Amino acid sequence: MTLDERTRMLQAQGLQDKLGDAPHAKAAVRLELRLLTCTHLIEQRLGALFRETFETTLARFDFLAALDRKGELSLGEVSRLLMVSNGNVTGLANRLRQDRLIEDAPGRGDRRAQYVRLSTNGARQFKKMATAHEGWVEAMFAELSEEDREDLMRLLDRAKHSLRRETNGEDRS
Amino acid sequence: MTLDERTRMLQAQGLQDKLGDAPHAKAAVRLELRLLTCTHLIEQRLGALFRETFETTLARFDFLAALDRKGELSLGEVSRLLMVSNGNVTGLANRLRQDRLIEDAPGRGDRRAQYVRLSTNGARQFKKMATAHEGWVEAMFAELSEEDREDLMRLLDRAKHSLRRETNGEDRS
DNA sequence: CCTATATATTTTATACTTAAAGCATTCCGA
DNA sequence: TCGGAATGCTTTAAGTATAAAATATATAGG
Repeated sequence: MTLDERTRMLQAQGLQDKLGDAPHAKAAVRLELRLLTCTHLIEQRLGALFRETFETTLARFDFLAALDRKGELSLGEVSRLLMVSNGNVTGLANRLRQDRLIEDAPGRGDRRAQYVRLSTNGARQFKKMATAHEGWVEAMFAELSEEDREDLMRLLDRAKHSLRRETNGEDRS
Repeated sequence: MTLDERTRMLQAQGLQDKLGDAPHAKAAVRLELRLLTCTHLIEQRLGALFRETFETTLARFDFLAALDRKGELSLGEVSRLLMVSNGNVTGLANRLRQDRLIEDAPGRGDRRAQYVRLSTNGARQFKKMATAHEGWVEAMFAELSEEDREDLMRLLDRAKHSLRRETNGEDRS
């Protein structure tokens, strides 16, 4: 059973997700659970679509998107942009290199650094994926009005700042 | 370097996350990226706190929370509540059983099903974790006013319904 | 009763992710 | 210039997650 089917069942049965009946939880916790559930739904859906359509994953797409936007990056820069560990980036880069979607961008002085960029084919593949991705995401948020989207964006921005402050300690430089 | 340190650096350098400068992306995509970034920050922060404080993980906490709320569940029910695959649940259950945090709840007829519940120790441990978790999450959303939280909750609710509809196809029963 | 089908879980193979330890290179201060 | 600290990356071990196939049990129809 795939997760799409699983979600279908969930609704069919009238079962709730983990947030479903947590009416006694504090407001912040309910907010957290709701946020995680939404992200979970998005990631599972996009993951399935990327797999079925392009035989790839969200992690790979994010890596390629970073290169598409920035042109050429060291693995450390990718790690910081995607906010994932350096070891993770090493593995992803190896697999993407294997698939000839990225290639080495030879030396810029620092011999420790590992610079990579999209290959010609990688850029072509990415463009297709990005177009599809945009359509998929648009469909997912189809029920939200323009105003809802703006409000949600603004509130998530506030949430992000709150989260970053807490995450980074109190050094509000 | 841990991810907390990584995030610190990101801010120190003035680098943006993957959303940072995607001003040309469509509204829905920017919304998606913002949502994923927020969840990412929450999960990494909570993950670090759970690891440092209780030597455990968010996935285990979620599993225990489901049992705490429902009392006794089959693995399939856990799988549906947490919206993760059944194979994943099998592995988590094995590890939690190994640590004596959950125990088998012997047969209720169906010999295919694997019912589990919190052990006495598991319930005790969970209570401690839940208390800490609540405080951590509260701190993370500290900057949001009561009104912001309500607005965000309402909008996420709308988003969730939009996502579910899209995910489940058009069967609006 | 028997058989086909559905359900519940486990197994397998693979990918993603992390923390921590290790290696190589660069940088910086004495 | 020399030596230690910082930086960039890779490796390692473990956990998390999935899809798909396999196994075991239950259920329903004939």
